[in-house]
Amino acid sequence: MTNYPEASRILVAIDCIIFGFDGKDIKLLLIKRNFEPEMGKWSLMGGFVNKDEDLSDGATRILYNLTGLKNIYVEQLATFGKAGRDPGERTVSVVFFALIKIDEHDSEAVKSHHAAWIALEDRPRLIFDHEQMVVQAIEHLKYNAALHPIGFELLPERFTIPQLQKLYEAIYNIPIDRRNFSRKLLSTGLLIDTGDKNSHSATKKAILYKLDEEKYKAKFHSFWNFMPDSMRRSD
Amino acid sequence: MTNYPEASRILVAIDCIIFGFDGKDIKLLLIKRNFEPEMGKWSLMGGFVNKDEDLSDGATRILYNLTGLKNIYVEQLATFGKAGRDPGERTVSVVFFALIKIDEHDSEAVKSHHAAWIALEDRPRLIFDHEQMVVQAIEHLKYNAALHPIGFELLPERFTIPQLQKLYEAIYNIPIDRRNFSRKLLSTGLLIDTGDKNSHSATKKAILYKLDEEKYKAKFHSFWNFMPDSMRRSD
DNA sequence: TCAAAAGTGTTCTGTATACACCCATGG
DNA sequence: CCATGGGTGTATACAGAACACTTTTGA
Repeated sequence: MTNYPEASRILVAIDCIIFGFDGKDIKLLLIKRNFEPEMGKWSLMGGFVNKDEDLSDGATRILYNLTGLKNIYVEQLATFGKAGRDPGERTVSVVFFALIKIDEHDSEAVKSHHAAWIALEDRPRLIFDHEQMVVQAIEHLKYNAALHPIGFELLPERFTIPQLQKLYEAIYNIPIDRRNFSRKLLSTGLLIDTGDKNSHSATKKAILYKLDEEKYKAKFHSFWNFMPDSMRRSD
Repeated sequence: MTNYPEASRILVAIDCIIFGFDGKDIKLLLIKRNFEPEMGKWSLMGGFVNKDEDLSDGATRILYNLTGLKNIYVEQLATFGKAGRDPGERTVSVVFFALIKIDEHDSEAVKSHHAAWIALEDRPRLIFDHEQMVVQAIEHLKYNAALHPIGFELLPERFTIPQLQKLYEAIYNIPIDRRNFSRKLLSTGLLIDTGDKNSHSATKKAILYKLDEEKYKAKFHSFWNFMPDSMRRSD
């Protein structure tokens, strides 16, 4: 055992960027603080790291408290550590990036935390440097959804290709050609036809697919560009 | 001003993964510790965050101390925060990823820190979770060098295309076709012919290029794959 | 003058794109 | 029966991969 007596100890917080998709807009799960500091203002969901708690466990704990969900797609995004970012006391915040299936969340838990789903464009002013965190998370989403099949994490277990297309159109704010999108998706081999079709449609019902979990895991890291094409598919 | 009296304060460290390229191998700058804890063992260069010091400033400071360089390519890689990762005391480490031009570093400073450039394959056992950090950094290098033109950061100001090719072959451990690589590189428009040629060559001398800084900055974030090609070139 | 490395060119093939057509559904 | 949205097909352009040839250099 060694001690580091001269070094300074700092508060370590965790903040979570939680994305959802309601079929039309990308949304963020934000809380209206009913506690100090900055009571009454909007912020990301967060908390301090417990003594003897792994960072990733802290993120899981905080996400579970707010959403009631355990198996969430979570990545560490970045750590924000400007000296004056929290005016109260020096605090370093490790920010986690989460994608959830919006229909599965526990709306009671959300309500009790004074949280709300808010479309990206409608997001309010946030405390501290939380806006910067959100901006970086949106960049991350755009970047990674183009390279890895993470979009599925925002959709229900069973989904249609048109749903997936609307998701990508929302992420990138561009129109996508229906037919090419469909072919590209199917060519990945990641989709399994469930045999069922979408009910609740005023027109032709779309095929419900589910993700091929095996291939999803195997292919997760398989999109490249600059290097020889052999790299894209391998790994 | 608000205080968070009940929350626990934690030591926050910074560790730096420093990559270099000697024309043949990708190397890491590691230190043989002549201080406690873990004296005599190999580790990454690091240190604690100073009170009132931004995280990124801390990284810059540590990198400057070891290399004597100020304008280094640095990115935040990730934060390692398992509860028991440092047996001495709970410590969270923010890891930075740095690429340097190996010929420009201050070898005196390196010597005085008992540091050494070690090829990736020859790296020794490292303390704590530093090996994990290195593995993640190598992944990051492979991933990002394929998508963004960061390879240049590892080469001298003026470099030849064959040099660049050797770098990529070292990163990916694969042979690359000379002719296709050259055309692909030149087609990016990022290279400027300096007019000079490589001396010290037993055969035909290669053209020395330098980076077009303007275009480099403008195009840095411009490689995509999954989305429509319009996204690849824009942004 | 020759081996080794650097530079330039050509062909082929796969993938992305743009666009046309047909099918199912409920009002 | 028709407007709307979903599924399938085809021609074209472009970029990557494979491979041949020429040029330069110093020993």
